[in-house]
Amino acid sequence: MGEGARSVTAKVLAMLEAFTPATPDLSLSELARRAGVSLPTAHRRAAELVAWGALERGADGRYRIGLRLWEVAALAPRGLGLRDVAMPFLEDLYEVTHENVQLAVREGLELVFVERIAGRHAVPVLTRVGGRFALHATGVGLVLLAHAPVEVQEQALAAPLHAYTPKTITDPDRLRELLAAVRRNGYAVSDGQVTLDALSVAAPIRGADAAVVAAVSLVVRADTAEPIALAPLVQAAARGISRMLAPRPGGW
Amino acid sequence: MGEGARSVTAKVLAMLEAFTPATPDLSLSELARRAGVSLPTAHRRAAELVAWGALERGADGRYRIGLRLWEVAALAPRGLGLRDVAMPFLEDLYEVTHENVQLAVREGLELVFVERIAGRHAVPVLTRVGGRFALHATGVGLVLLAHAPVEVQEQALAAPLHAYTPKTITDPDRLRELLAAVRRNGYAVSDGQVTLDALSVAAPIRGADAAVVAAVSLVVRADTAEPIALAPLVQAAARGISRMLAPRPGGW
DNA sequence: TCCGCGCATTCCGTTCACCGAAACGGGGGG
DNA sequence: CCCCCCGTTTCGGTGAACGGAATGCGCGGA
Repeated sequence: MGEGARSVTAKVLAMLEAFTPATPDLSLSELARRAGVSLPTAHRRAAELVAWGALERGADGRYRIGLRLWEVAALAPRGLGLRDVAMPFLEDLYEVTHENVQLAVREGLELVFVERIAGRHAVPVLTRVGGRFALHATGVGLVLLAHAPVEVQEQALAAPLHAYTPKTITDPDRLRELLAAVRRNGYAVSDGQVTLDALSVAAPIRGADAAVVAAVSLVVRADTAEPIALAPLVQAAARGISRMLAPRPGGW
Repeated sequence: MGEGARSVTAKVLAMLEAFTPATPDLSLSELARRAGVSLPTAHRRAAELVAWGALERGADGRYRIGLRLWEVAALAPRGLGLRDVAMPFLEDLYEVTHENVQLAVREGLELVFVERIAGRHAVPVLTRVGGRFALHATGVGLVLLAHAPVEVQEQALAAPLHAYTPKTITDPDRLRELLAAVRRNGYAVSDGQVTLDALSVAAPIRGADAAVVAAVSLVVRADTAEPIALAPLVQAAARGISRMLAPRPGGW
C-alpha cells in the first residue's frame, strides 16, 4: 500500500495482512502497529471486521482471522475450487504411497500451497496450506516455473536464488537447463534441494486451455525411492486432475 | 449491515459476501447490485481489492474471489488451523472406510464444514468445504447442537426446522430427546435425515478446555452399515484430534 | 442500417465518514 | 507514588468517498 494517506480499504486489508503464521493472534496494539494504522482507527475497523466475522476476538482480547472470512475465501477458484476437483486424485496418490502429497499454484514469483496430505509418518516438509514458497527449489515450484510465461521465468532467474541446502540449484544457467528438462520429461525432481532429507517428484496440471495452472507432487524421504519410479504415479494424478479441469459446460 | 449510510468497510465486506457457490464469478454490475452499492463505488473498491488480491478479474472481465484472500483466511484457527491438526486422523478414518469423512464447527445456529474427504465412489453428500448447513439434521450438526450452550440449543429448537426428508426430525421435543441421547452415547446418528440414501455417525471433538469445538463424521450409504459398528471408529478419530488440541505449550 | 439497452469507466461538486491527537481509566511493576 | 502499556472514547477538522450524470462500447432486435 502507498505511504501517507491511505484509503479505508487499504487499511482494512493491511490489518488482515498483519496476521501471519508466526503471529496468528494479535492484540489491538500489535494489530495497529503491524498494519501501520493509528490505535483508534484499528479499534474502529477491527470492531466492524469482528461484527462481520472476518476477525474473531477471543476472551483474551486478542484478534484472530475469523471463520467467516475463510468461508468466503473458500470460494476462490484457484484455492479450494481447485482443491475440490483434485482431492480424489490426491487421495489416491496418498493412499498408494502414504507420503506427502502436495498441490500448488503459481502466484507471481512464488507458489502457494493449496492442499497437502501427509500421514503421521511422512517426512517433515516446510510447507503449510495457504503458505507461499519459492519456485526454484521444490518439485511443484520447478514445474510451475518451467511452464510459466517466459517473462516470469526470466524474472525469477534474474533475482537472487536462495540456497536452502548445498544441493539447491541457484545458478541461473543450470536452472534454465533444469527447467527445459522438466518440460521435456513432463515432471520435475527436487532432490535435497529444500531439505536434505526430502525428495519430491512433481507433474503439471493443465487447465481449460491446456495451460499449466497447478502442480501436484509427492514428497518422500530421500534415498527411499527413485524419481523414475514415482513419476508415473504423480503424472497419472496430474493427468486425472487435468481431465477434470478440461472444458465442459459449467467447467472450471 | 445497516441501511442507508454505510461505512466503506461495510461496503467492501458486502462485496466479498456477494460471491456464493451459485455465483462464484460476477460482472461489475452484478457485483454492485448484489452488494447494494453504486456502480462507481463498486468499481473503485473492486479495483483496490483486485490490486491486493482479494478479488481476481479474469480476461472475461468477471470478478472472482482471489487467492490472496484465501491465503490470509487460511490462518483462521477455526478453519484450516483446526483442519491441519485433524487431517491425519481424518485420513486414517477415510482409509479404513473409503467413505465420506467430514469435519465441521458450529457458527451460531449453523455448522460450517471445515474439511471433507470423499473418494470417488462415496455416497454423494450435500456439503461443501467452507459451506454452511443446519445443525438439526446432519450427524456433525447434531453433535455440535447437543453440546452447544443451552441458549443456542433453545434458540435452534425455537426456529422452524426444515425437513430435508420425511425422516428429518423437526419436532422440538423429539429433537431434545435425541440431543440428550447424543450426549449420553457420545455420538450422533443421522439416518436418512439429510438425504434418504445417507447415514452419518458423528462424534464430538473437544478443545483446550474440554468444551466441544468441532465434530467429525463418517457418511456412508444408508443400509450398508450399522451405526453401532461405525461409532467406535469415529469416536477414536475424534479422541485423537481432541488429544492434539489439548493444552500444552503453544497449543491451539 | 438504426435504435435501445446494458455495461464499464470517468468526471466532478458536495458532504459526511474518517481521522488521530488527546484524554481517560485500568492494570502491572518498581 | 511514578511510569509504562493497554484499550476505549471524544471531538473538531478535512479530504476521501460519494453517486448522478456523461461517455463510449458492444450486442441484439426490428
